[in-house]
Formats: sequence, C-alpha cells, structure tokens
Amino acid sequence: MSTLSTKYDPSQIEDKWYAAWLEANLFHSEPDERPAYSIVIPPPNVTGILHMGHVLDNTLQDVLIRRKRMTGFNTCWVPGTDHASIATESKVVAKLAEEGIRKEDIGREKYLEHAYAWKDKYGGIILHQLKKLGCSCDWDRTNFTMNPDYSKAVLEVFCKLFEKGLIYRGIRMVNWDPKAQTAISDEEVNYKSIQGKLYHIRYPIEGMEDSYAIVATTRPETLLGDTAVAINPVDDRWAHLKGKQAIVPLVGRPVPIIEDEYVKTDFGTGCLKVTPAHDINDYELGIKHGLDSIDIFSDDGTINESGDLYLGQDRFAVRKEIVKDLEEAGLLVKIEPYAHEVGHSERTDVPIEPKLSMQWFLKMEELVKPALNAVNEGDIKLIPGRFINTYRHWLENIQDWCLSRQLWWGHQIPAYYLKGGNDYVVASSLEEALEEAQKKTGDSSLTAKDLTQDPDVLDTWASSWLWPIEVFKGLSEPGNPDITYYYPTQTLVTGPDIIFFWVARMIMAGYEIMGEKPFEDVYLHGLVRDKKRRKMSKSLGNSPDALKLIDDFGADGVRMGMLLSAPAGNDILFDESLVEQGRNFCNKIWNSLRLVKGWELSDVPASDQDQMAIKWMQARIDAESLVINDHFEKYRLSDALMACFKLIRDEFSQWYLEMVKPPYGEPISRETWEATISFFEQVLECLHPFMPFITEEVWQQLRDRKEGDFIVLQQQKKPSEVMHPILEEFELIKELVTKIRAFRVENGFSPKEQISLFLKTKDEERFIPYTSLLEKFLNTDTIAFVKEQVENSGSLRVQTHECFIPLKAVDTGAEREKLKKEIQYYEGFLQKTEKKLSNEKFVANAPEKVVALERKKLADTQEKLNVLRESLLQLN
RNA sequence: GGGAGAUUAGCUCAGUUGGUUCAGAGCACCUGCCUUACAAGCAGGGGGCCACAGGUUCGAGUCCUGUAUCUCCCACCA
Repeated sequence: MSTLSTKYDPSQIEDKWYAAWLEANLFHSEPDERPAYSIVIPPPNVTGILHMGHVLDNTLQDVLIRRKRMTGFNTCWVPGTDHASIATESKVVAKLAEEGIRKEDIGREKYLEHAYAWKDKYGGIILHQLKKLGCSCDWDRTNFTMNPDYSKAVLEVFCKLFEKGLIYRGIRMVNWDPKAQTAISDEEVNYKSIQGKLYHIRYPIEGMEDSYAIVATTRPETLLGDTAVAINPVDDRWAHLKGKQAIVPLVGRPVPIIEDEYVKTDFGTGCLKVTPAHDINDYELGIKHGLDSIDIFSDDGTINESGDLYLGQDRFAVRKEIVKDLEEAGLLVKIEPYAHEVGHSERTDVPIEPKLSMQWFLKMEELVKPALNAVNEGDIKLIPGRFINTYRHWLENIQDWCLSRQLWWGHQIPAYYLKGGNDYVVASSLEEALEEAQKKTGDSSLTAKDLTQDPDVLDTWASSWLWPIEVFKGLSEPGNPDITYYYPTQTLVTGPDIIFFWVARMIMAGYEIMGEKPFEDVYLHGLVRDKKRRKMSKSLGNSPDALKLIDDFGADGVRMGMLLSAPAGNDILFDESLVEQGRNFCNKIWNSLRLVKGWELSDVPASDQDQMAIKWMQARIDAESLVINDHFEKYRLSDALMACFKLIRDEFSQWYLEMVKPPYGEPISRETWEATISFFEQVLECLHPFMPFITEEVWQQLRDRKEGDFIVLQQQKKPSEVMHPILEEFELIKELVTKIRAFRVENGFSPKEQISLFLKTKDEERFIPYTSLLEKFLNTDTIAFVKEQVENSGSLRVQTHECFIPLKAVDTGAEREKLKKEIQYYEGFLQKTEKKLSNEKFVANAPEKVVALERKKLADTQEKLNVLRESLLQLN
C-alpha cells in the first residue's frame, strides 16, 4: 500500500516547487527564435497588498502565460509596481500626521526621504504575495515606475510632447480635491447621487425697493463669489430685472443681471446665481459675459480672504452658517429637498471643488485618432467585444488631459522657471534646461540657481501609460533586442474600470511613441464581488484575506475557485465554497496518484478489456484537448478549466481508472500501467496552467524524473482532429451502465448483491468486447445474450437494445405501465417528426442534412417503438 | 438625459451560423452506500412556458419590434 496520506497537503509542496522553478530559472525569458508571447502585469500600487481582485487578475495572466509556455511560445510576463502618486502620498501624509509632522513643515526633500522609506518598507510585498499564488513572472525584469531609467523615460516623453506642441500650461477650471489638495483628471471624479437641498434665496435689486431676484442653488456658500445673476431673455417672470444690478446677500456686492439662454426657464426659479470661480458652467458664462471671477476657497476647502465674512471656516460649515444668516436677514425663501449628482474624488472620496488653477495639459485630439482606429479596425481586440462602445464613446468625447498634480511623490514636471517670471523652459534635466535657458535669454551667465523647477508632479497614469514600452527599455534603449522581440505584447489582462485611465492611454502612447499598438488582445474581467453581489470592501468585512485563503485551501484551490466563476466581462461572485471545490479536486487528483502508486507491475500482456479502455481514453483526451484549445483561443478560461476538471474527474478517474484497476492485491500489466501513467501525464499537462503546484507534484511522482524535468517543459502533443469511432461506442456502454445502476437502486439491490443481465439485441458483436467491463461495473454473475424476453425480469432499454434483469418478485402491472409510458413518449415524438416531414415547405426549404436527420430520427423511433410494443405484447 | 448589456433550474452561468432527443453545466438539494485510491468520496435522482406580448420563418433561448425589471458606463441643469 502507498505511504501517501489520503489528503493532499499543499503547504509544503507549493513552496517547494516555487523555489525549484525559480532555481531552474523557468520563468525567465530571453529573445530567441520561438514566437514570443508577452504580457505586462498591470502594476499594482507599490505599497499595496494582495486582495481578491489581484488574485483574479493575476491568476488569469498566469494561466495564459503557462499555457503558452507549454505550447511552444517564448513567454515573458513582466512584473512590477506603480508608484501610485496620489494613493501613496496620502498614505505617507497620514503616517506623518500621526507623528505630528506636516509635509509643508519639513519640505520636499525630507518628505521624499520619508516617502522612500515607506516605499522600501512596504514596497514589493505584493510581489512576494504573487509568488505564493504561483505567478510565473519573469522576476529578473521586475520594474517600478519610478526607477531611474523609467523616470527618465517619463520625462523625455513629456519633453517630446511639449516640443510637438501637444503639452501646454494654462489656467483652467479643474477638479480640485481639497483633501489631497491637488487637481485631478476628469476620470478620477466619480459622480454620486446625493440627497441635497435646493435653497431659494432673495437677491435685492439695486434701486428697486421690495423687488428681488430669487435664485435656486444647492451651494449657498458660493454666493460669496457671485459676480452676476443670470436669467433667460425670454422669461417674462424676470423681464423687469433686465439691465439692473442685484445685490449679493450678506456680501452687499452689486452684480449685473445678465441674460443667457443657458438658463433653463423650467428649472428652479429660472434665476441663476453665477459664480465663475466655482462652477464649470458659471465659468463659461463668466467668459462669455466678461464677468469677474472671485475665488473664495483656499486649497483645503476653507474660505479665504475673498469671502472674509467666514474666513477660515470649512465649506460645509459655512453652508450651514450662511443659511442661518440668510434666514435671519429674511432673504431665505424656502428650502426644498433635492437629489443631485455630486462629483467625488475617486481617491479621497470628498466632494470635488471645481477650481480655477494653473495646470499642465496634454492635447488629446491627435493622440486619440490612431487609438480609435486600432480598436475600430480590430487591430486591437477587446474581450468581450461590447466594451468597444464604451471605449469609442470616451475617445470621441475626450477632453484635454490635466497632467499636473500638486503632490510631491512622483515625477516632478521638467519645466524650469526663469527668475521672476512666468517664462520657462522644458527639458528632461537641469543641465539641459540651463542650456536651453541660456539660449532662450541669450544670457550665458545664467546658473542653475536662476532656475526653479515646477513643484508639481505628473499624474501617475502619465508614467504607467508607457509601461508596455519602458519595461522593455523601449525608451531608454530604443531598438534594443527586447523591445524588438517582445513588443507589441500579446495580451493585456485587466478590469474594465481602467479602460480610460490606462488601457486607452497605453494605446495612445504605443502609437505615438512606437508607432505601433502596445498589445493585441485586451481581456477584461469583472469586479470581484461577494456571493450577494456586493463589492468587496474593508468596511463590509466581506473581503477574504487572500493569503489566509491560500494557507487554508492551497494556491491551486484558490485559483480554481476564482476561475470557476470568472467568464470574461462578468462580475465574479466569489464564494469560499468554490475554493473548497478546488481543494476537493486537488484531493481527488492526489488519490488517483495514490491508486496508481500502489500498483504492482507484472509482465503479462494487457487484457482485451484494458486495451479497449486504453484506446478509448486516448481518444477521449484527444477529443477534449481540441475543446480545451478552442476555449483558450476564445479566452473562455473558466470553460477550459471546467473541461479539464471533468476530463480528470469523470473520464479519467471515474471511468478509466475503474476500468483498468486490478482487483485488490493483483498486479497490473506493464503495458496498461505505461498507458495509464501517460494518460495521467497528459491530463495533468492540460490542467497545469490552472493548478500549477499539484500538477507538478503529481507529475513528478508518477515516474522517476531526472533533475531539471518539469511539467512546464512538456510540450503538449497536437491531438488528432479525427473523432475516433470508439468514443461513440463507449457512450452507449456508459449509458447502459448508468441505466442499469439506476435499475439496481430502484429495485432495491444492494451494491454487494449480484445481478444477472440478459441482453436482447441485434448487435451482439457490439457488446461482446465489453462484457467483462460490464461485469466489473455492474457486479453481475452472468451476462448472456437472448433472443426472447426473459421471464420474471425487469426490463430497460438503451437505444434499441433491451436488457432483462431477473427479479425475485416482478410486478407485471408496473412493468406494463412502464412500457406503456415509454411507448406513449415515443409515439408523441414520432408524431412530431412525422408532422415535420409531411410539411412540404419543411422538406423543400430545410437543408438536406436537417431533413435527413429528421428521417433518421423517424426510423430510429419506429424501431424503438417496435421493440417496446413487442415487449408489451410478450408481457401479456 | 445619452449609451451598453442582461433576464434560461433554488444560486452562478453556458447555449457558437436559427435545425439532431435542445433545454445544458457547476454548485445547492433529495435518496442510497464507510464498495481496499479518495466520505474533501462513490452511485443514483428530482428540478426550467428559456422575463412578458407580438412578429419573421417550414422551424425561434437563438433573429426583429414593443413592454417590464435589473446592472453598468457616460453626462456641467443651478
């Protein structure tokens, strides 16, 4: 008996094989003559830790990579991390705050020291966690968006785009995050439905006693910055105000009443307060009508000197305060409840403050064109395809990209201001900037001290959009062998939530910089949710600890659980019970190993039955391999896994192993053993991309392997495309077995009780080779062929073959009923088919193949009915 | 407000160009079994008007139209 435990224990095995793979350098890739298959990892935040979303994303990538690695491709999966400017900065700021330190007090340099210390402490933890998951990344190529080379590339691209005139600096209305105190891009704003209030406020009219403009607003506090009141020119209700001045309440400032068709007459009061500094629409009205713009907020969202009534108070505190004051002044008409959409910062989740500020922008108009084309023309495929619409819509309506962030952690913008002024030069280093500045001013006495670098850093995505290029040093060493060989990469695996942030921008960068797409296929998976469809979140506590799951169930189990529920594009409803299924499956495989390891070999030739089983199993594996190939080609990974699962559990373990398993204590023929081990290897190879650890372990134990032998290195054989006739034959036997087993249960035979089986069939030869197999599966004492019905027996039919199994007590009545029921069913079916075939239009219009099938169905059914009717007759 | 998608078994989903007995899978459920690899297992079983109403067709989960419900994305009505 085997000394292996009855339960599979992944804990030792997984670490052992991961180390061995690394030791053998199996994941490292160098260009060679094979076709390349490369994937760049969506770089996780450098200080991030593994969560279920990562597990999904990276398992998918590992499956693709391992599969390609096993099928003759030179695979390269590049790992790395993103500096994640705003996310990391907010963590570092929070940590410093705990120590009572403000970044402004310690200055940029000191602050960055803290930030790097933080990065060194937490950075890359997630990459180690990916190893626990089994990810076969090329670790030698690990990159980071703030590595020196990478940073240089980012700045060079900035300079290049600037020289091309695509980057400009200007005062624009931007989305201001008052918590992070930085501008953010449109894509970083999430709109949330907020149950707010609509305040109706009286604005006195200059020179008109008791006459008021009544405006409706959701943000009364912004009246401090009002510079006009607007009405629609056709609105009779307010016609008397035309040309007058309104007095801003509390502030006492007279402002013009302007007319503009933008004002809706059917919303609110038809009278609009205009605050050009704090609302994008008002901003545009302001430009159109030449209004002043009064910025009343400090960067942190408190009131500044311009709104001196409430100096230093927070915007939301002021809202309450101002409403109270308006009420006391008798200027508040009413307050209505009002639901509206309010933009929130995706990072800090505070309401966005539209704010005028000086920022750097990238013109998108030209960059968008090739990116749009590539997807429209199918040069880049999105999977599933429906995301094309989302992608297209965004690109067609794109705004210029606000590149600057008022943060310190990141790539500092390579713009250098000359002393005193707004005049600046753009260059990727201080030295070049100085040279440039000297040229520009004609003053060769300028020194570095005369230049001040722009304090802002670049949006994180303005570095990660270069990821597929610069991980192969496509910018820092243009034309090097890696970039030539691996670029464009083949597949990008990521979530649809970052199509705009990242995917689209990588495509733009690819065409702009390399003149070529960055990848061929984009596989978009859904969000991981819990089984109640809720997002996984810390506050709900519904997000399992990925590492604990791996500890409890094994990485293979976790991977399988994740993949079983992950068709492309659908959200993943994660449920621990799926992981259990994964673990159980590991156990199943493990026990198959125990079985074959326990066998003694003998040199007798394989029995006929074994040879039959062997022929069938190979045909079955070949057929299923084609199905699995097809699933992979279409990125149907959960289907591919399910196919492997069923191939191993049902066909290999349940049918094949049971067929060839020798009786207890007896040896197995060497020939059968050899075939069995080969089948085991083949199915493990199919499964390996999904469950790398257990497949490696079992594969290693199946035979004596040489050092350096790994399952990964096995090239999967090309299966025959021709369907072997034995497959169909076998399905008949399977059906027979299943039906007789059911019969046994129905008729109260215990598993140990033997039955006799009499077969009445025109095709005895078809069953003869399988008789010993049937004996084994059905626990029979006799199997015999008969020409007539067998007395005192129960009966069942498979196709037109009849089985009789003698019973102690036969209920002929019930037997008759059973037959009648079957006859009824087939008669109905026959009728349907006959009707179809007698329909001239059907015969005339349907393809010949379909008609022929219907005819065959008719004939088969008639034959079945004959058999049934004869049986019924004999029973009487 | 605009757009996309979904609706098939108790749950999560497949269902390819409309055509075999096409109504499927996994899980869950029910019944029987501790049968010398595996109870984390084995054997068997029940369960669905394919959201609703029309239409096209010899033929419709599959194509078209409408309705209902849900999900997601985009969008500056204060």
